[in-house]
Amino acid sequence: VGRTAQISREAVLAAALGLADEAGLESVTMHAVGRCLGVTPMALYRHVDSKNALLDGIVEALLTEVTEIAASHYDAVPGAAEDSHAAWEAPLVALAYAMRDTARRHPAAFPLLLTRPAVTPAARAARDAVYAGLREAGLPADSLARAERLVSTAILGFAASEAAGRFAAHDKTVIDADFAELLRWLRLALTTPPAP
Amino acid sequence: VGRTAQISREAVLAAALGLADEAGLESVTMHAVGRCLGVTPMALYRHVDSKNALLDGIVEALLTEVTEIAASHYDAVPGAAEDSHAAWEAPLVALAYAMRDTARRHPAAFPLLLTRPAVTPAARAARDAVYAGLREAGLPADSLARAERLVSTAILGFAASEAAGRFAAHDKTVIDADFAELLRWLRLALTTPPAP
DNA sequence: ACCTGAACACCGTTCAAGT
DNA sequence: ACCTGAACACCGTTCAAGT
Repeated sequence: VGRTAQISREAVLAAALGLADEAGLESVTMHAVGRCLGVTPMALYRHVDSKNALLDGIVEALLTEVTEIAASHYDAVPGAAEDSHAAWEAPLVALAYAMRDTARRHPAAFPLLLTRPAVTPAARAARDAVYAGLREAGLPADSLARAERLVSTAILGFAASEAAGRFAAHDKTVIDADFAELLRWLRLALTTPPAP
Repeated sequence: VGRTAQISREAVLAAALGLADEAGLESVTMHAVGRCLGVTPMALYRHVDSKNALLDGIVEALLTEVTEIAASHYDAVPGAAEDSHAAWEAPLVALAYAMRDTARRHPAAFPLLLTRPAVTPAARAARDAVYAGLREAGLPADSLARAERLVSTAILGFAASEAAGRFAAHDKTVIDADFAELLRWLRLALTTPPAP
């Protein structure tokens, strides 16, 4: 016994994501992913439990990409200068832009983020990044969880809509301004405590 | 020539939606829908152009349900009394609750709303309802379109997330409070003009 | 340990044919 | 006009078998 592995879990997920990028989510298929890697469909089952687990793996890859991009953009948020962001919100804005970036790089796969629970380590990392930003914003500890859910959902929903072409009737400049306005809304909500 | 129709477009869409409700979106299948109606898969092609058009039809049905529920809840918004909503926002709040209601009735199908452009008459009707609410809220005409996109996206994203089980780790009371807070955020954004 | 081959019950969609 | 039947190239997944 003992045989050198031809494919790895990462290779499988990368091939699946690439397939989604090039030909849409509906062509992410055990047969097609196998074809990409020069392997029979059944060889994939050693690395993912099922087609569903494959899609969960794609979600994992997307979340990893989001947090990586966010980290690299942390010092240089697009439009930071003219937008006069307060220092506390830099990490949140970086994460928002990273989500939108990722949505545009993987428009077909991105909506999976809204559709799947996401309890993987990568999901936790993304959530923790939002937590850190909110804490720095001065939010009381007992509103962190709720604020995280609402902020993440708002940005995710926007990015997924854009990626899926729900705003396709409008120019990119219009959508960019929409996004800036969404960030203004979130800033407003986070800095205005509930009425007594 | 001339033969009495056995099935109609509405029957096809209703069967498809029912199938999604009972067994998930992945079991909405030309073969399965045909089976539901006692007909071969090919008989469906007279009423919908393709599988994709069938899914668009489901979106149409969902949007129709949203606007119908909103209209019936318009006078009696849940929690209107203790929430002290201003009169102007009643239609918007009714629509928000209608969306969440519809998401819970059709959790598997609902995420389609975020994924498909929606340029059908039913989509226009839903959009017009939001427009009317925003106008009544006193929004200037040139911010209506943007506000409509952001409000709709926020509520849609929340409802889709809940339906898809993204908040499954939390009690219904927690999610209800999340939703109330989301409405507070939107109210805040709509009543606070951009800084000069 | 890792991959293959054959097989099964399904898909979406076409085309020609029935009534 | 509306539906059927046979057919095609695909699916996801199983099981036993090869190295």
